[in-house]
Amino acid sequence: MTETPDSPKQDYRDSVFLPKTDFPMKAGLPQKEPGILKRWQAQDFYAELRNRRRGREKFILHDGPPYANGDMHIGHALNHILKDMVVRTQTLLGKDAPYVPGWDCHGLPIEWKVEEQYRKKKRNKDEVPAQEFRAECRAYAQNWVDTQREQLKRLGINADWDNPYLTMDFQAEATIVSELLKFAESGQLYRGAKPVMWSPVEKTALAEAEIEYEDITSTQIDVAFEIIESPIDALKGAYAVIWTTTPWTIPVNQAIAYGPDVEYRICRKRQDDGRQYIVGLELLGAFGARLGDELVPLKAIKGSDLAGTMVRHPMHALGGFFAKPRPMLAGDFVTTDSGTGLVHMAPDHGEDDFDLCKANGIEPLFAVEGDGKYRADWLWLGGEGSVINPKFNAPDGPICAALHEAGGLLAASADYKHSYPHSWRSKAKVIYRCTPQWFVPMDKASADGALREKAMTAISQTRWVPEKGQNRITAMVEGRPDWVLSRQRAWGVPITLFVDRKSGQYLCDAGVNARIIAGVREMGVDAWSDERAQAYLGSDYALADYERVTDILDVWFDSGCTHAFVLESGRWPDLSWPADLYLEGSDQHRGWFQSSLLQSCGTRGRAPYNAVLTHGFTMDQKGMKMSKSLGNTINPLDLMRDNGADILRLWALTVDFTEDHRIGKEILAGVSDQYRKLRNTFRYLLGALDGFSDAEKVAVTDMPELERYMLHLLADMDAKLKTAVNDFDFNSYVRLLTEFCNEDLSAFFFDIRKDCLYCDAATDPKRMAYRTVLDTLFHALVRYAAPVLVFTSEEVWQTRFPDADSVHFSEWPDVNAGWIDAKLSENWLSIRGSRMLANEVIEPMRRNKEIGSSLEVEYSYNGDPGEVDLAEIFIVSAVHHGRETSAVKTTNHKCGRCWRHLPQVVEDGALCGRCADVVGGE
RNA sequence: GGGCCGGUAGCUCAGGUGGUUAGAGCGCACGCCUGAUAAGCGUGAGGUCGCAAGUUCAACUCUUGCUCGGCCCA
Repeated sequence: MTETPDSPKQDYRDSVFLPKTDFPMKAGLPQKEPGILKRWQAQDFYAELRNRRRGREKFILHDGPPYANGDMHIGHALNHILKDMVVRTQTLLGKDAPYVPGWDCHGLPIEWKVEEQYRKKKRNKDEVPAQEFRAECRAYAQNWVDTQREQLKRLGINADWDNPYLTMDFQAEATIVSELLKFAESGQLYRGAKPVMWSPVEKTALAEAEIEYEDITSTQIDVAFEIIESPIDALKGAYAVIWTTTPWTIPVNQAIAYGPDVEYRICRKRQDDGRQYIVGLELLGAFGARLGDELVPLKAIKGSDLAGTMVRHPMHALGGFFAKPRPMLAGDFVTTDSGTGLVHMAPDHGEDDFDLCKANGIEPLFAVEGDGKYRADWLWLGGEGSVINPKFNAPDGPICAALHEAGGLLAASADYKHSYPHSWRSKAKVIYRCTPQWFVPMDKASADGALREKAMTAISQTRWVPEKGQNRITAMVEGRPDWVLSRQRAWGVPITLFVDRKSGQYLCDAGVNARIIAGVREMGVDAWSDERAQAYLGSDYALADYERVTDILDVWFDSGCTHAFVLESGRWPDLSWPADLYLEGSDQHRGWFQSSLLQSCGTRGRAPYNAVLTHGFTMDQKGMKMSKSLGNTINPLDLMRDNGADILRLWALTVDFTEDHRIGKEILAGVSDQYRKLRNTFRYLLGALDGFSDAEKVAVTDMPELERYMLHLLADMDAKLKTAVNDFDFNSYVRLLTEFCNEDLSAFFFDIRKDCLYCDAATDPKRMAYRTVLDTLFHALVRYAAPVLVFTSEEVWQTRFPDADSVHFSEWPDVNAGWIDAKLSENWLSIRGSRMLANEVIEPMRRNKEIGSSLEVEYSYNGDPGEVDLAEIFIVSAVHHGRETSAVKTTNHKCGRCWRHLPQVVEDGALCGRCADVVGGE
């Protein structure tokens, strides 16, 4: 703007009411958030909120316990942000929504870490008393609980942090024991067997994660089993040939599996030895190569025709177990990739073997002991050597030698290279070995139905969000095997059963059980010891008659019981059973959702939750899984340090968390932009509302149409936000908010009313109406935003009301559904359409430098003049109706104060009537 | 290998029961404003709706196959 020296233009800036606020544009969240957090903690915010919501309708979100091992990662952050959003939105709706956080503290990974510490100190775990070892596990878990708790607090999660639940609390351990005994008392426990990964060196079962695969060279052998009975006459006297790389399993062979769809051939060697063999057609060549001969096919046999065929073990001459005929059984797992197309079955040492045999009534033998040696009394090879010993399995070893002598060994060579499981720790080979385990039966009939049926019913009665979660858990529960409860470990809740040495039945005595539970309540899992066993049995039973079970419980049983010791126990009086909601990642369909469901259905006949909300997993920017080895992990702790927790929260609530979603630099940059826009909306509101008080408020009926239209939009959004809250659709929630701020407020309402706010008299009814609506918007928006931007909303609130309570005590804003006005809305929709058109028409003028501000334009269009002043709405000098749509530069002079070009302004820089009044009136 | 799920503009997301030129916000480009100013306003350019067949008068929307990615299993 050029000013001529002879007529210096007056600067009216000081007479204009500019927004005024201390609220900074730049957030500085990393610096600011910890201070806000401290204030909440100082006033014991969580407890105070409970006070204020006492007696209100409850909403119980039950926290699924993260494992107390390691720092918070992005998955924890997402999960807890969503939980916090649920709790805060429900609280905003006026409900009492307590949130008790918890941790899962028992289990293998913690045992490992403690063992690792031992190794560093050169201590041998086996020499440490169990009690001391568990104490260290306990301390280790507690340390991570404390660490994670601080990290989650930093995220702004509002929870009962001083009173979390831990699965290792004595109370919790006692409840878990008590819940287990409920299964025992109702006959829902049995001792069965199952092949597990077993390390003969460490004499222990191993979990999948303790296994690593190494390439090794094994002995491969072909063994002939003579067919003694078959519906196919040609087969009688022929030999079924099996191939294996574990010769040591031959002594416990109990069957042979065939593929029902596999093509077989009866054949003989080119150099006829008088024998006929049956093998898979596709494997004739490979088999022949091992025999060092060519095979001549004689007759085709279809796999399924082998049903009913019986063979005998090469060592049948030993009598007893070895003399028993072995059936040939159909197995879907049989392939023609390798071997002979016939698979030898040792139910003790393979999963397929075990399952197929079990289905055919063949039980495991338990012939191999924990050290990997055959039982001393085993007829063949008893006590001879560990089954993982290469010499034991060698072509010239005892097994092959015996088989050879018996005429059963067709080929043997120590040259088969393959990948084989080893113990991660000892690097020794592991085996599958059947061991006794405790199970919960899924299909055992009981008064109120089998567990599986009850669980299926409970699933159908639960609300699954998103709905596809129901499919997933239904399929899993439908197909799952019995629940294996036992683990051969140290750090966990014991399976507190006494088994009668004579009958094999577990003791079921209410008095004994009560004493056990009391013992655990008093001293935790250490209470289950030999020393105290007789005390539990009391005077009615003699310890000598009973075996004290020393297995511990699957940690999934622990977590499956959290509903009992958290919701039901009364230790957290604000909580109640069942929960309204469980909220975890979709992997928990197999985990916690299911363990809780089964536990609760088995003891209470229904699910411990009414609804289940699941989220997907967080991928990197490209949609790939995050992993340390790829180096694409995003650390939430770094993000909070660099960008602030509110940015992380906003990210979690803008992505579609029900599916897998992404995080990365570009995405976070977008989130930051979105944050800035929201922040500036608040900044504008704060500035524009400077000095506003109730005295300025105007009744809605007295407001201009535009103000009433804005209230309509607010009420409309309010209803949509409520729906989003009830659907846990936080993505829509945030989108509604940001689009409202961008489109309806910043680009429309605020822009149009800028003139009014800056230049109208403070007492002008229009300006008062505008500020009344801004006040309403402020109170609504700060509450809507509060569950999302927990820190920023507080900062906004404190800026306007420095002496007020936290914004987070607030309830859902008082938005009147009566503000909805369909007719008004329709009219303004059309006005906004015209406004967009006007902008399009004006734009070329601006581009041609014909004009700068749209205020220099006189706009004409062929619409009917309504009651609304369109010049104001379009932010132009004037709007003329009833002509062609066009825009011209105005000849009016520019008011020196409000910058509008109006006929009444005598020269550029002079005042318009309104401004003259305002300035004169001061 | 099996079960379940997903792939729409650079980014984040909308797109009942198949039906005119596929939408929004952000970002980007360009222009304006300089009294929300590391802010505000406007205009515009961006998509063969993962790929390929099929059903249909008509498919982003239905079917099949493939591919990429994910969770859970084996």
